[in-house]
Amino acid sequence: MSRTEQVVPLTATTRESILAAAQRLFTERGFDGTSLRQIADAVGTTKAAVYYHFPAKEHLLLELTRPWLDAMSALVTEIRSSERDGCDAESTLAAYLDLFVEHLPVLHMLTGDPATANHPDIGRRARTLVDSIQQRIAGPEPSDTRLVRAACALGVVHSVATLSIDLVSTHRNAILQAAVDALSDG
Amino acid sequence: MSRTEQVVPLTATTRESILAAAQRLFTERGFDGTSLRQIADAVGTTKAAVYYHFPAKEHLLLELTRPWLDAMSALVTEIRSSERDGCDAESTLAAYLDLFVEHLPVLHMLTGDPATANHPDIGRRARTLVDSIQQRIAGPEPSDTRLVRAACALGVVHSVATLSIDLVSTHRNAILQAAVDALSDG
DNA sequence: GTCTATAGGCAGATAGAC
DNA sequence: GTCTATCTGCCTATAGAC
Repeated sequence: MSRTEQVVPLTATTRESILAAAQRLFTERGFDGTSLRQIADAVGTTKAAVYYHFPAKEHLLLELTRPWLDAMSALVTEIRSSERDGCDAESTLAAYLDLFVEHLPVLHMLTGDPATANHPDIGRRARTLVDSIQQRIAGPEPSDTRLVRAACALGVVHSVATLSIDLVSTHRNAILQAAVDALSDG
Repeated sequence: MSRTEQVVPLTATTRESILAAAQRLFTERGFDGTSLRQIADAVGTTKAAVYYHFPAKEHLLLELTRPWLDAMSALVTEIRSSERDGCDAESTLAAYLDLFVEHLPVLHMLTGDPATANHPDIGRRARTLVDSIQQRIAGPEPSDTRLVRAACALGVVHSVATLSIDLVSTHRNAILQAAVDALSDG
């Protein structure tokens, strides 16, 4: 995080290897379904070594999800600061889609895990942030119809989790268009 | 299942209470995150009593998901039997949406649990069935664009999981329209 | 049909050597 | 910074009384 921001080091540190293994295993088996033993084995180390780098299993999850949650917070803050016009639902949808695509691996891990969904600093926080975005997209004092359409539009965005990153990248505009269409009418 | 098909008995049996509690807890905490102890306590009985009715924890999940999986199988079979025309994507989408709405509680339980996603008789089977439906919607030999649109259309359908049953019921046609629009172009 | 009691295992976490 | 060894507790599942 300090000076080698987005750069992947040539030699991954033990700490980074642990995080990478944890993300992969949490995605495959869920948080509860993954033991520290499995993470340690995947890295080729021991449970105690994991505990040297992280004070608890939970902190692996917090560390993995923080970048995405912080990006979501920034987006919501930005949305709120430019709250005068109510007609830029499309740009909000675009920003949300791009943020979703950028953090796809983390989201893939989260979307399928009730163990994280009820965690106050992860699932609860995420739902609050997504709700803020949904409200912004639906607009002020939305009708039921408008609420349903906003949910459909987010449903389109979330569907990228089922597609390959390649397909999402090359068809980003088509997906955004589908989301915008879902928000408008037929 | 036999003659009291959809009827809820006035006095729920212990077995039915166990299934109901399991569904609620699995939804809230996931399969791995729910212990038999918690299920037994919720019903007001003991772990051993649960084991009298079900041979293993896994069977609670199998029993809960079988109605939906069987309904999905029936839909896929029906789709395949009328395979000549490739232009009824809309009716397939409608059937899928209605099936999704009908089994919403079970789906709400499943969509958030990696423990079930990798179960061969549940998650794997479900993915196979959803894939069949997605292929049917995309049509024969689909382009990448068409594949992405089919995924977006299913994304709209799946978004009903985030809405109340009331809202979904009253706006079913609007949701279907949004799904159809996502499948077509903007 | 439902209970008590318990087996047997593995989880998360800690202490302290090196 | 990483190890071995171990603690404590809860888990699924079983055996057998009632």
